Amino acid sequence: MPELPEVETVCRGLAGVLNGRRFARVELRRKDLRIPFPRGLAAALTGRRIELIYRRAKYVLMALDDGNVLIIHLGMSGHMAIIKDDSSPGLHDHVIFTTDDGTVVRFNDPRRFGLMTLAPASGLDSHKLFRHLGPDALSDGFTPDVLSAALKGRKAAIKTALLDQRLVVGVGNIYASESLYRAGISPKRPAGSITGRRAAALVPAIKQILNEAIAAGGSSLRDHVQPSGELGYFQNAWRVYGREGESCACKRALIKRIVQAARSTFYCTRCQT
DNA sequence: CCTTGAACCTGCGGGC
DNA sequence: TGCCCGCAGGTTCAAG
Repeated sequence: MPELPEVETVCRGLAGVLNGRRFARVELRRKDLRIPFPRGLAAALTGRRIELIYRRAKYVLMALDDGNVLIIHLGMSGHMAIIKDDSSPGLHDHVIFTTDDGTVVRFNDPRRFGLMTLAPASGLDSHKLFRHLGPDALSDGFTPDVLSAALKGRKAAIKTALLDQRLVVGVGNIYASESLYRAGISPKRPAGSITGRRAAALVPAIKQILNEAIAAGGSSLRDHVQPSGELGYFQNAWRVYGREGESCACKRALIKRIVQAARSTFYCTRCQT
């Protein structure tokens, strides 16, 4: 589920109900996700006021009134649900937040590749989880020059390189394929060859794709945060991802699926060179 | 430093 | 119906 647009959507959805509220109760229903919860996490959060909810890379961050930041990653299968009925928690509802106005939010993650931890807001950029990260794909700091400089000398395929969060942050497996399609670049092209006009095409393609997905997510946000909420709102906009064997819009080739670095890549052999 | 492959974990759909 | 396999939006770590 969660690539950058989905995480951004989750942040905006949570901000609507949690900003300015206090955690009245935090229930950890197991002791870990991908990594252990820090000792005393529930107690540390209880009573704290949420000052700001924002995104860094694919992390949801909640700045608290004691100078700490709650760091949440949704992994592959995580999602946040704002509970509006009296349903019981399910098997994979691992953390349940209740605020001072009675709002209940559940963190659900079947595969448990997500994580939740706490760190001081000061120096967050040098935190182990963040210090290696490159520029956010949507930031002004992500430019064609910056991208080609980061890719210089790299022989790995551009599709694989785009998933390396040290080079650029926020491009996941779906939008890597979609961005390369929009930019007309073969996913197999050596990363170091993305310079000049190719870099000039790829950077705006990435930004456009991500912004369009955020816009689509924003419009279906209420559905997304329902208990039964499943995503998929941007799937109709995918031009190549998940479309192996279908005709490309160019009508001159079928969309092909290959495996790169153990991840699926989809592309058009005609449109992308 | 770069690159690749495996690992973490559960669920689902397809083929037999 | 049931079983086995491959596959899934991310990240990290070890090894070459």
